[in-house]
Amino acid sequence: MESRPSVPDVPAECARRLSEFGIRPTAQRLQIAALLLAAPQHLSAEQILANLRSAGARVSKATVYNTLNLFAERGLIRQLSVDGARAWFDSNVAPHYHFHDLDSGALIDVPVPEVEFRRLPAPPAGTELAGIDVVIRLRKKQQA
Amino acid sequence: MESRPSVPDVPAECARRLSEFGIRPTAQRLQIAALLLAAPQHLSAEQILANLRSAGARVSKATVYNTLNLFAERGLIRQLSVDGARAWFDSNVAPHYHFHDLDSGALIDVPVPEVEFRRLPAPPAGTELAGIDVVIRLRKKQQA
DNA sequence: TTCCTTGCAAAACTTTTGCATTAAA
DNA sequence: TTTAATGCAAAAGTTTTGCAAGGAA
Repeated sequence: MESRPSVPDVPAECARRLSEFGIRPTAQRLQIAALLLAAPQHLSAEQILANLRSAGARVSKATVYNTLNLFAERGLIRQLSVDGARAWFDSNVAPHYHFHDLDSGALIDVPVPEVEFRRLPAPPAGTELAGIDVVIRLRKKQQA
Repeated sequence: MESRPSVPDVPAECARRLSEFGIRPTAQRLQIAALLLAAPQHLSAEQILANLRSAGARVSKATVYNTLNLFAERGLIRQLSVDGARAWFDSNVAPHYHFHDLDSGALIDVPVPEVEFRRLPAPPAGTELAGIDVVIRLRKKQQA
């Protein structure tokens, strides 16, 4: 019996995802991909850098930014603009929306079926729809 | 007959708006308010600074930022996070949404009645709704 | 006076860039 | 060997802050 038969081969799976998006699989890119794609999550560039370094990886800040921008351009991850202070990178590229907790700063995914539009404006002439971002801002509930 | 009888007294109107929001009406605040509230529009801090200075006003960068933050805190204007590069300040505080043209960077207001929700998720336990931001991203239409 | 606001410069923070070095195809 | 990616430091852009000076109440 093999050990840990149910654990997928993370590096191989990441290499496959990268090549699928036409991205050359270098050591740093594989590490960043492995971290981000481990679960649906929202991470900042600095969080990724800190996480990789504390795990012993040798990565520079410039490479983290370059890599995240590359991943986002190619559609492997999605860049979010929710709080103006910094960019968040979302490993979930399936269409979905977000809760944003104004007190904690936390981002929570909202699956597409939870939001239905009855009516949407037509794009202005000469333009077409590129996407819809919905951010539902939350605050601590105050007792009545 | 008075001259220009239909033009409102902009400084007095701005002073009234400021005191309405509990903001002491200093010269710089009145100038910033007059610029922003002249029409429903989206301006960045640097645009406001450049505009005021080219009009001959004596204002510092710090004061522009302090004032915009103060106005937004008090609800006189609304701060938008749409592109991560910088904050936009919206002089229209009535509920509404936005088109964001990815090619030009332009922001266009979308009136509330143009977007209707058939379904929205309930806020997580312990939280309540603070607002909903909808950004409809647009790109140049490509011919079929 | 007392408190608040302003201006200036410097600092803080996030992100990008130039360039020499290293790694991948 | 040829091209692309990395690391480092510096630079760039936005926003905040410390503090002295100025203005309003």
